[in-house]
Amino acid sequence: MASQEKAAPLTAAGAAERLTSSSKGTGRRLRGAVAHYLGTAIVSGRIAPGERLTGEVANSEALDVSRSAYREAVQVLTAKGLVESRPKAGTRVLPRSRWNMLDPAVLAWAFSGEPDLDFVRDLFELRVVVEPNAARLAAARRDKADLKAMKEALAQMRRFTLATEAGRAADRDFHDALLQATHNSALVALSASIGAAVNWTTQFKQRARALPRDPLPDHVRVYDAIAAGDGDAASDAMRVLVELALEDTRSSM
Amino acid sequence: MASQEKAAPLTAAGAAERLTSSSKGTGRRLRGAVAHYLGTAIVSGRIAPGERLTGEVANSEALDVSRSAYREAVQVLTAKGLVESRPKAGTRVLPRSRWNMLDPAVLAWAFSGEPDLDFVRDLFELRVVVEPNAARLAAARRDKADLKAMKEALAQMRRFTLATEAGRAADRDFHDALLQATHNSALVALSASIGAAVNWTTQFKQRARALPRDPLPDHVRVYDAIAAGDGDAASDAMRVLVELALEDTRSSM
DNA sequence: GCGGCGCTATTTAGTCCGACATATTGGGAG
DNA sequence: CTCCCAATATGTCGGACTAAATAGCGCCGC
Repeated sequence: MASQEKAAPLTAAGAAERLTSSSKGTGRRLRGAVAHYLGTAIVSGRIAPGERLTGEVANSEALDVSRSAYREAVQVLTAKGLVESRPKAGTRVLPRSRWNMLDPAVLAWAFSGEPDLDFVRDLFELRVVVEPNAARLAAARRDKADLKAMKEALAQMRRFTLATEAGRAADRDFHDALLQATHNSALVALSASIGAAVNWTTQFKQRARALPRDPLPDHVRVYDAIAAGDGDAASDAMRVLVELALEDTRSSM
Repeated sequence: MASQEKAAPLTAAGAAERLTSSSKGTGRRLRGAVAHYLGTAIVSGRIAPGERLTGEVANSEALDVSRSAYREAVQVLTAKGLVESRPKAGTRVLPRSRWNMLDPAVLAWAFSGEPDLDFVRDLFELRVVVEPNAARLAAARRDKADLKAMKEALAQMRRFTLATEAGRAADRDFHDALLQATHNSALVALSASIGAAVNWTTQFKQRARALPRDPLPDHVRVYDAIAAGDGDAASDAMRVLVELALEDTRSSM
């Protein structure tokens, strides 16, 4: 990435433009843009852990936003464990171990630039751990509504492929519905993170080249096992699915 | 200042006192207290999902804090997925499925009142899914530093029992060191959540009655297996540990 | 007269500004 | 070496103004 330009304390010049350009779309607020800017700067490593970022007054002026908006953005980062600020000491970046990596926003920031291969591997490892067991639970607890949601997601995946955004959304919906079917709130919470991971990695697979393998049969196998209430089969099918997905992703990066 | 008392919504009366009492200790900032107050109110269900909470001006006056501080607190809640706010529409509580339940702060709020039995069960289910596999990974990847950290944590657990805060901290340190030993950043991120769960549930076990069973041997078994590099044994030992812990917790609630 | 449609009016969050309070740190006085 | 003071950066405050989204009103068409 462009690690060259570091001129002013955090790119005073192009800062405003960068913010506006990434926040223009109806929806994102100003502080959201600032949070995104700072968040990506930290997650990408442009501001290293332990480092102190510029004072509020100076930095908010540099970004051309009010101190209030800037502070609210920093609060968001604080809430996600990226930074910690104390009077006089300033605001400093916390060690990576304190970051809430599972937070959807943090994941989005992590994937907004060049994705860290090791981190992708870690995410898939988490999926390998969680999703097969989730499938097992889902096979035992799913109700009609759960099955319906999963079935519809599969239909959408079939209609649009993973090449389209709608298809990827359906993929996410499938995994989300599966996690929902466990009726476990902790796993459902993980769903947001895993869904994000699925989405970003799939996108990279697509970006790299046409998908060599059709992922649909794998999904169908998982669905059938869950519908049949066969926990072991569901777990196995899901493990195969995730491992194949990892393989595809790895070969395309 | 507050020379007049306002009959505001959201418990205007005891609000200020509650804030001060819970924020007095040197460290917690004012907005942190507000966030804690609102967070517990939401997580505990006092403000139901879909409900609109009082406007910023009114509510900040009721809590006797500036609008800035109040807003920064709301930003924290927004960052954790508890609420969403739009102009004119107001700030409304999001459905539970959108909450970042794994966020340490949210977990703390969830356990600050009466713990939801179902949620505790869900957390243990997550532990059963994650920790045995983590132990397996740790057995394969741990280095000397990891083993040292785990060993020290065990020593601390032996010195102080789980009846003391120091002992519980050691327990958390052990699980944390184990997750660290996987060298998987996603699992490390889960460590904070799992650690919180371990902590709170242990505390409840203690509160209920003297612990009938000594948890140390279980931990030692896990450590030995990891030190030996035996993944299967580590996984099995950890599963036993978590399941026994669940049993203890359940019987004491 | 009735129904739908667009415009304005209002409400509420979002942003901005400038001042003061508080806490921490680092250096200087005793 | 200790203690206190002052410099500094975050924290809190209050009020003003902007922007966005809803709801209600009035206009237009049927």
